[in-house]
Amino acid sequence: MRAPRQMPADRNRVSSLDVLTRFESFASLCSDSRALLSRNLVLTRSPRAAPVLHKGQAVSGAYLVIQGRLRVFTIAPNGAEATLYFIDPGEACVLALNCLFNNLLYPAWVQAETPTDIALIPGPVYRKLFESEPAIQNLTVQALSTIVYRLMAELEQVHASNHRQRLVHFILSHAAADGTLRTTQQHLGRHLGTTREVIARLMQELVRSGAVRSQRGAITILNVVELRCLGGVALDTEMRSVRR
Amino acid sequence: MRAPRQMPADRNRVSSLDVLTRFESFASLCSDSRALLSRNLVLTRSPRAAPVLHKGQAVSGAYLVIQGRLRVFTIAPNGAEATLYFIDPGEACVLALNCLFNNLLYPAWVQAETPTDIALIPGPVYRKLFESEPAIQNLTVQALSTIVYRLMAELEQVHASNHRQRLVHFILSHAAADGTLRTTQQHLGRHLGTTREVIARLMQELVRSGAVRSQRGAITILNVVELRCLGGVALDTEMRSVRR
DNA sequence: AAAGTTCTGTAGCAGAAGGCACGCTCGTGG
DNA sequence: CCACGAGCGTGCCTTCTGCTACAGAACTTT
Repeated sequence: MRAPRQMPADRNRVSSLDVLTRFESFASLCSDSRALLSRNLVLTRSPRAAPVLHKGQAVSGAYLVIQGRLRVFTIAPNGAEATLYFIDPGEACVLALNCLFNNLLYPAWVQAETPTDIALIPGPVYRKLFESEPAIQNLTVQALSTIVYRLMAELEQVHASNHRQRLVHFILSHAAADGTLRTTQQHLGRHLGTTREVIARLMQELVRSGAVRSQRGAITILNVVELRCLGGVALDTEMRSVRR
Repeated sequence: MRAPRQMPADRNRVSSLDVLTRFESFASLCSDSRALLSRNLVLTRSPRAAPVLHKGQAVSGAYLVIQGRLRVFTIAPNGAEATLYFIDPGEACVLALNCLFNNLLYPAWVQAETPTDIALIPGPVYRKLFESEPAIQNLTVQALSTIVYRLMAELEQVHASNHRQRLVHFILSHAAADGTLRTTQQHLGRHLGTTREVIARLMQELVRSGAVRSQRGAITILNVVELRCLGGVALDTEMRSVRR
C-alpha cells in the first residue's frame, strides 16, 4: 500500500488498515477490497465506561475491537445488569454483524470496559466484502460461532450453578496471570446479575477458607485448588470447546 | 436412529431432495451441487423422545428439520434439564453447523420433541457446498443469527424474570392456535430448569386468577390479557427482533 | 489536613425457590 | 371392576436471594 505519512486523513486511514492485521482475514483481501476498506474504515476510541451501542439502536456497521475490551450486557426492567460476554482485541461484535445482515435493531447494550479502539466498517461496505471475499465469509461465520458458544456456556452456567460457583468461575477465568482480579464487588454483582451484598457474603466465605484475599478494588487468588474446590463439581462438567 | 423406511435407497434420495424445498436456499443450487446433495443426503426419522445428538458427540453433518420438532437442552450436574431452544421444520441445527465448521464436539443434548424427520448433509458435503454456493453461505449465517438471537433472548429472560414470568411467557409463546398447550407440568419444569412443584404452585396462581385452565396433560388459555398481565412488565421490555 | 466519595464488611428481615412428603384424580390395562 | 401408574394439588420446612441500613476503611479532591 501507499504510505503518505503526513496528510491527517490519509494517515488515519492507512494506520486503520495496518491495525486490521490483527484480523488475519483482512490480510488476504484482493486489492479492490483493500482499497474499498481503506476509503471507508472509521477508527474510533472509546474511553472507559463510554457507551458504544445501546439497545434499540440501528447498527451502522461492523465493529472490530482493535485494543481494549467491550462489554455486552442486558439491563433488566428492575435496572439490574448482567454481562452477556466480552469482546476482546481481534474480535468482532457479532451482534452488530447479526443486525447488519438481518436488518434488526441492536438487542443489547455495549460499553467500553477499558479504553477501547474500535474499527467500524460501514454496513454496505461489509456486505459487499462479504459477497466477494471468502475470508470475510469465514470471519463472519467464525465470529457467530464463537458467540453462540459463549452464550450457550453462559446459559448453561446460569442454569446449572449457584452464585458461589459462578463467582468462583468468574474469578478463575478472569484473573490476570499473577492471580489478581482488579474489579469491585459492585461490578462483579453486575456481571453475574446479582447484588453487591451477595458478592460480599460469598467473598467472605472465600476469604475465610483462605482461597482468596480481598482488597479494595481487587481480589487475589491465594489457593487455586481450594478455590476450584469451592466452585464445586459444576466446573468439571462445564461445557468446553473440546477439540476433537 | 437410522431411517426405518424399507424403501429402495434411490427412491429415498429423490424424495429427500424434494423435501428440501422447504429450504428456499436449496432451490437455487447449481446442478452440480444438486447432484452432490442427491448422492449424499440421508433422511432419517426419529420417534418421539428419541435422542438425536448427545453432548460430546462428534458431529457428522448438518441437520435440517423437515418435519416435527427437535429440542436442544443441557443437563446440569444435579440432573436438572433446561431447554435452550427448539428447532422447527425448515430450520437447521446450528450447533451442528457450528461444530462442523470449528471441528468441535457437540455441546448439548438434542432430542426429538415429536416424531421428527431429519435430513442429514454429511460434513464434507456441506463444507463443499458452503464454499461454492452463496445460498448456502447465507443459510448458514441466517441460521447462526437466529440462534444467537434465541440464546440472547433466553439469557435475558433468565436474568430478568422470575419463574412466574418465564412460565407465562412459555405458555403464551408455545400454545397452539386454539390456546391450548399440550404438555405436563413435569415437562414445563424441565424446560424452565426448575421443578414440578414450582410449576404446580405457579399454575395454581394462574388458575385462581382465571387466566388459564389446567387439565391433565394440557393447559388452556382462558384470558390472554390477564395472563399477559400476570407475566409482568418484563414481557414488554423483552428483546424482540424488531425490524427497522 | 479536611471533606467528600467510593468501596467493603455486617446485620436483619422478607420473599422466592427448592426439597420432601402425602393424598387425590384420572386413565389404562388386567 | 379393580389395581396401578402418571399427573396434579398442597403443606411444611430449609436455603437462597434481595433489599435496607449502617459503619468503617481507603482513596480523592479541595
